[in-house]
Amino acid sequence: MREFMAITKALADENRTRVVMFLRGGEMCVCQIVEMLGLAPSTVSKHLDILHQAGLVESRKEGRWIYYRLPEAGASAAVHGAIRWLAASLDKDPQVLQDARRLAKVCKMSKEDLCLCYKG
Amino acid sequence: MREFMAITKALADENRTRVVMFLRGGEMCVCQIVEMLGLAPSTVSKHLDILHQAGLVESRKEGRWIYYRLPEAGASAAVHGAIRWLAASLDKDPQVLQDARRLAKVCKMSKEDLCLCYKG
DNA sequence: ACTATACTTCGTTATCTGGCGAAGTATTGT
DNA sequence: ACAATACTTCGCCAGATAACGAAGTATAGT
Repeated sequence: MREFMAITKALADENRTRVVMFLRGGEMCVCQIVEMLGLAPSTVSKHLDILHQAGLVESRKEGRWIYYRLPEAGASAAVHGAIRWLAASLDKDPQVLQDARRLAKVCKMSKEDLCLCYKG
Repeated sequence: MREFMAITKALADENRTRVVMFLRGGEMCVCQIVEMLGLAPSTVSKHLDILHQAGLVESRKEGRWIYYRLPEAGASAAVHGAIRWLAASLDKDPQVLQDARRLAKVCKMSKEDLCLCYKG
């Protein structure tokens, strides 16, 4: 029950739900997520921590960057069920579609351009 | 997205999630739910309102009693997906199993005995 | 060694949420 | 008409949560 409530609480925030939807397209570094959400890096970091604690995302460090991704097959049934439910329910959501368009642009930006998001 | 967030927020509370699990066994009146949760009637009423607004429960009035139940086939895919996910994830949860045992007892109690729960 | 970059942690603040009891509404029984 | 029952609405309070900026950590480049 505790694990399940961690998942529902993690998903009970629109920004965190959007992040999970972002990551269906593959891993992203934090500054890309910051750019997408338009929130302060510290805020985004906290959101990612909550998602991580719930098991909804995994992370990997590479140099100065930390990449977040959806969990591999090893994760719990509750987590996978949540992600499936999310994807099925929000597939055609206007906000999600708009995010997907912007995400395509953000992924094309070079890291040099992108990580100026801290100034933006 | 708004509808989806209403569902996740409704499920982001353990007591509300338990109510959804209760109702898999069939409709219940408010005083039965009050008895099961051990919370003040006003609190339970608020929880039921949140579940109702999210589309996770429907209600029916019969005399002085109001019965709550899970939604019929007509409800949205997001709602049905949520209930399926919930049921699959919590099926063997200790808290849920314990609730199921107590629920069987509560359902056997006559209304006369039960609705004294307001005094309890 | 020093600076810059990427990210996290900490401290603060405003808002949201869950809980209660008291008061209100609706229905039933006398 | 009146009292009792079942439930909801309202007003309040304590604790949780999301946001920020400032300070801290770690890695890369010069």
